[in-house]
Amino acid sequence: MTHKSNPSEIKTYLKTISIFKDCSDSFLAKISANAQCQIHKKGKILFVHDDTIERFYIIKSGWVKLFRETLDGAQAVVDILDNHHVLGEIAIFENNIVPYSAEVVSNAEIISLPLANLKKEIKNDNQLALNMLKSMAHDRRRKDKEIEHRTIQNAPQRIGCFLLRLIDQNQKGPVTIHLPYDKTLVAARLGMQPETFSRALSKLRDETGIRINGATIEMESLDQIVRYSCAACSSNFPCQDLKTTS
Amino acid sequence: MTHKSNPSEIKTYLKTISIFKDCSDSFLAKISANAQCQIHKKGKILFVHDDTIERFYIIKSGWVKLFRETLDGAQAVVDILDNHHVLGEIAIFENNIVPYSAEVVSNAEIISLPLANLKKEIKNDNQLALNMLKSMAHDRRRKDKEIEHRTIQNAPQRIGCFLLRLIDQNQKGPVTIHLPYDKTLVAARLGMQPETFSRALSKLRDETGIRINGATIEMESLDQIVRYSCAACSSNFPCQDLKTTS
DNA sequence: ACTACACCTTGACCAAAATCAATTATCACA
DNA sequence: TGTGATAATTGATTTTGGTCAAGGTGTAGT
Repeated sequence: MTHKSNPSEIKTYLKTISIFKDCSDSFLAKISANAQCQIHKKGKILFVHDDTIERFYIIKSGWVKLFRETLDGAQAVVDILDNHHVLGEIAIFENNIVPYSAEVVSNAEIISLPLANLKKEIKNDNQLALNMLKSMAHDRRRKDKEIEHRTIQNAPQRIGCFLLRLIDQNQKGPVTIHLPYDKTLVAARLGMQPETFSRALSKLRDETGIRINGATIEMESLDQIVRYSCAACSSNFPCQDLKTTS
Repeated sequence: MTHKSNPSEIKTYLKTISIFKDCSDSFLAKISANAQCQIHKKGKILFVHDDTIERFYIIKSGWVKLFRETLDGAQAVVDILDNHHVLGEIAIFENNIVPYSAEVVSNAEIISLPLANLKKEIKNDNQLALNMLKSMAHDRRRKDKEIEHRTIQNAPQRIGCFLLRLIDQNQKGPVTIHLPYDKTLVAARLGMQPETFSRALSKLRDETGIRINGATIEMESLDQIVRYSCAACSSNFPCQDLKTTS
């Protein structure tokens, strides 16, 4: 499964990752030398919460689910990430213990890097620390928003809001949206049961006039969904700040 | 309302704040020179979300509620903070715009400092950046946990979990807990209606045998609550990691 | 093309929490 | 010490979402 990885190729890619933006070349060289790039199949568990890990990961393609589970199997999805997202890096603050499990949910290409380097360099490279801080701040903000949505939006509204965040919110006229992953997973991501998701999506359709065809959703304009979902939100539309593009 | 503030006294206090731990003396001197300490009464709004602010705040005593509101008045509590917590500092990443509103919910003593200094110094003082990063990481973890709890715990379980996080979880034998603020506010903090809180607390009492007397809650030991609440949580008890002491 | 399996939907029912409404309790302050 | 105002509780009811069960759909892999 391990891919023959060209270090300089990886180094070029790493430069596109927000937490490595404008980082010192010496750091990038060091860290990319130890990089691995692997292709993982759907279902692959990268690590389990409370594991001690030695490497953190960057998603080059595909989707990864972050979650935690109770003893009796109840699962809470913490986040679902795609390209350019970093995971497990947080472990540097907790003796290399990760606070969530990570599972590949669609075939994915994933780079892994040693945590130790990051841990060491963050002390020397202020730019790295600042980038991480900014990314973390952005992410914390997203979590706040998530909590707000769980508090004041109902199931169909949460779905509408989710859809709006998948696209460029400034486009006028007809829009087509493709769900990025399984409906079951979208449901979990939004903190509801698959059955509830199915029914709530139908309700959203009835209320807003969108057309649903499998994972494809079409509408004449965003207006209807905006009116329906964004009424139960403290932000003004467009709210692109909530994109996962940290 | 402005308090005559002794700069060196404030400087001493600032050293006890986690994000300023081990920070350069030059930074501490600079920032405490511009510090103000004010006493605010319950109900005082420090700032409103999407405001542009010039200062950030540190709570010396009392409680502050962070929240957001929709146009039609629905409110979501983002967090409730006490001593040693910092708020508004996040605005340095967003052109001084704060993402939440802040309201004093019990008479409080609050220090304010110019955001500009923080913004400038964070680039020079790596220790400051690292401290903030660590604090932010911890906080993001707390938010994840919050989302998890909203997903898999019901109302009485959330209350039990909330109670456990108020105290030293390692103590054996009888325990007395005082709710730190109004039940209405606890309810909002846990994302439920006051009526639901009232009923859920009664249910928790019936299920675990705790005794409730106004804001005072007594029990023979923590065991019962742990069994009742922590079953619906992915962490093992004790879970002190979730304390707000960032 | 067939099969196995996972995904999705639908219906019936149930449980949890929100809402609406009416008291009662508590507390700051005159 | 009374008196409003706010907080808290309780009851009745509705709404929302979860659970259980069955059936349909789609698709990867042989």
